Amino acid sequence: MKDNKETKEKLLTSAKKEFIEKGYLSASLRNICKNAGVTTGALYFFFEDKQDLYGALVAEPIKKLHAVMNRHYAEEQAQINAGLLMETDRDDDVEAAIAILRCLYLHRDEFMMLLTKSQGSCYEKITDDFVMITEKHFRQIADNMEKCYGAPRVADYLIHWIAHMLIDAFIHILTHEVSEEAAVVHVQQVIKYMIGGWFGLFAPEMKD
Amino acid sequence: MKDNKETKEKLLTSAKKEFIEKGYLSASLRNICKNAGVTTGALYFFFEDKQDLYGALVAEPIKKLHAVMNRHYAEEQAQINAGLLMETDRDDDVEAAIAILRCLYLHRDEFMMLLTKSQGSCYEKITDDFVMITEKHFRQIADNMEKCYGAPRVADYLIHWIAHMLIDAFIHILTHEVSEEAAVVHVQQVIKYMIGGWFGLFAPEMKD
Amino acid sequence: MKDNKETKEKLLTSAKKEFIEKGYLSASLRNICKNAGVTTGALYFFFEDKQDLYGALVAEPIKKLHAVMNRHYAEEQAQINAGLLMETDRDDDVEAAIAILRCLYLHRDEFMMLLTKSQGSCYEKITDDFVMITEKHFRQIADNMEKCYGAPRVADYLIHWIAHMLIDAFIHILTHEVSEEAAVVHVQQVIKYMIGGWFGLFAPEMKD
Amino acid sequence: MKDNKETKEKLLTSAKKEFIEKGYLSASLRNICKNAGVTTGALYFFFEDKQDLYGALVAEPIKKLHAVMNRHYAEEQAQINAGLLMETDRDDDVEAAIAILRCLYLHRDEFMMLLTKSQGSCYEKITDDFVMITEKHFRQIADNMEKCYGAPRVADYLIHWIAHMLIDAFIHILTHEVSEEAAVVHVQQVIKYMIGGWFGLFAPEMKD
DNA sequence: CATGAATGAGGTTTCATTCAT
DNA sequence: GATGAATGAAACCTCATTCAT
Repeated sequence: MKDNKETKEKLLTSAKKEFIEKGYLSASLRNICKNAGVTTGALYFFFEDKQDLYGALVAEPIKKLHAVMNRHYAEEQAQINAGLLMETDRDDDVEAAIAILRCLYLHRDEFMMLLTKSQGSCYEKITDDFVMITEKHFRQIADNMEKCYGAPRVADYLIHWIAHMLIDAFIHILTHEVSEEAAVVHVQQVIKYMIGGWFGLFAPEMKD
Repeated sequence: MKDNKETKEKLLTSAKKEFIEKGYLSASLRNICKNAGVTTGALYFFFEDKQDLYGALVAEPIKKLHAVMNRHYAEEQAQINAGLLMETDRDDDVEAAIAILRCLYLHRDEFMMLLTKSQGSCYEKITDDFVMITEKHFRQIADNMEKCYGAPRVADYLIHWIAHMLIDAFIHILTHEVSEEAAVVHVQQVIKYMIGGWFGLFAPEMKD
Repeated sequence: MKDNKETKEKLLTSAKKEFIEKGYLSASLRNICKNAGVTTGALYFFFEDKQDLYGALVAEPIKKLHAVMNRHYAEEQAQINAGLLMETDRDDDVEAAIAILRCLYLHRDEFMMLLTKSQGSCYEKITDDFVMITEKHFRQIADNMEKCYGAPRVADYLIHWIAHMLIDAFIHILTHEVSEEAAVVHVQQVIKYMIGGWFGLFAPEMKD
Repeated sequence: MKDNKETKEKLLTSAKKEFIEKGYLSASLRNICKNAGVTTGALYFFFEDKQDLYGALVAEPIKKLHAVMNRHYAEEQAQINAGLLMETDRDDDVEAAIAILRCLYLHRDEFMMLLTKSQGSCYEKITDDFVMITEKHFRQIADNMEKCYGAPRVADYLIHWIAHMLIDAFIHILTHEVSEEAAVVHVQQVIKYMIGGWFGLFAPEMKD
């Protein structure tokens, strides 16, 4: 009862280390077991296979992140639908970004592993999921701006790209900044930058 | 005399296909040889090992890209040093971006391979190189704006991040847009966005 | 008190299914336990090992079949010794065959498992046992025919082979015919055929 | 050029030994390689996998046997169609049986392996093929007898069974008799027996 | 130039079995 | 009676690489 929990935990810890160091494909189950002080059979008692072991590390964090993103984006959308002023949007953006960031830092190892070392696993395209969620949200905002303020329509491609950039920004912060506090500061500037970029798209052509 | 060139070429073609499809680690030399209609020994006559084969595909493109980036950034810097007006900067940015893009599309397969499927090879951190070059350039621009126009100092971290975003934008365009013409259009908007973002950083705080 | 019996029973049922589907060697104890809704430990409480589990399924049927064969053959032999007429033999043969068949169909799953999927188990040569019993019986009959009716001696080898054929015929019926009723009909023709064959051996050469 | 042939040959020899001794499933590739004095990689240079190695041993013999059976059965059928007399049939039967037997003994190890130790391989149902070929032939003969001589129709089931018995007889001889000469003698008696059995089916009911 | 045989280590996975609880 | 964690050996197979020819 005590031992079993410890073994599984040891395996997960050892696996996390190995996956982070070597990436999904280069990680060796034999190594993971050896470093956990356990035989290979033990691993297969707790996990189906390599993918399952990897999934055991990242599935929960992914679910949480999905939840955080969906919740915040839904709330923001609700406010827009309620006709609340645009001025507040910026704060909402920051708030959402910080919430996401907190979630990322809560499982920093797992997300770094997932977002930079998952090649070969079934999660190797996970970023696309997060991009898509963000993209939908951006599309709604852009549509709203078009409808309510007569802003010009922003091309789908650009929406997609901006969403991608935001996700890339999160990944960048996560991998470059250890301190969550510092990350929160950074992300605020990122948002400022991205809002500036957004309006830059509507700016009149500079010449010709 | 004709055959030897053909063999090497066949190997490179087959290798490119395999690397793109499966990524560096999952690519199998045996497969590459089989698809090239050549034996493993032949491969080892032309190439030292797997890394070398990979390098033979990407080294030249990398060198070219380095050259393009360095040249354009140097030119732009020269203009700044010569005291030429800021107004031209935007055009320069676009020009540089297009030059880079052309280089990327000239070897599209190789760069896609390099920028998205190099995990496990010695090029897996190649993006960092390009980011660094860009970053240095941005640092210089920012320093110049600070000196000449009294603009507030932009933190190193932010400079680094913006450079990273630019590179990510290139990767994104490269992987999502097949047509070079369309890519050129996209990149111009990207630049607009990024310039907007840059100025957004200096904008007064929106609330407090 | 109820549960223990249920557990053992569930294991046996699950094991039978697995052994029939996959054969002795490919059957997996883990699978058997999982499908029985029981842990591996439980299996090892009731059974020594894989062989023992297999034996628990087939030992009893084997014993019964041995008994049926021995009894019928002994009875027939007794009649012969008592000088009863040969004419009755054929009926005796049919009777014995039907008795055997009934026994086989009483445990059809077990015998199919045993007679076609026991490779790797210690029962893989069980057919030889049944052949040997039958062979001895046939030897006695042939000897009797030789002694009493002056029939020519039938070679041991041929006796052995005919016995083998009979057993094979049983196996064939068992595996191809689900309905016991139909099987009984079949077996009678089989006997007719075999008696015909038997006499065919004594027939004069057809030409030369 | 000399070594490669030797190695492959050594592997095949070692494999044949292992397969015969342990059966397909229990045979260990490691063992096969070790006994051949070769590394596991070598095996996989010559063969795709375990099945392929097995196939390399038995495929050719199977093809030959198919050919022999089809040829002899076709010839016999041709004679029947030509309206030749039944009396010759028996000789034809014997001739065909001997041809088959010769083929079996030409690759005795392989056929023993195939017919008694192939459980788990993709050849585990190969007997059915041979039975089917024989069965079709018997069906034609029976139909002919029905048409030309007014013999009663023999049920499909019985035809199938008799074909099965013949194949079983071949297997039995092959596994029990080392000497091909002796086998040829045996098989002639087998044919006599089976012809007797065949006519036994048409015999008047013995009682009722 | 190129072949093709061969290496040997390592990969993931499955297995029957054991034993403390 | 039964659990479930853990063992450890062995399974098949793939890999990049080497080398005599």
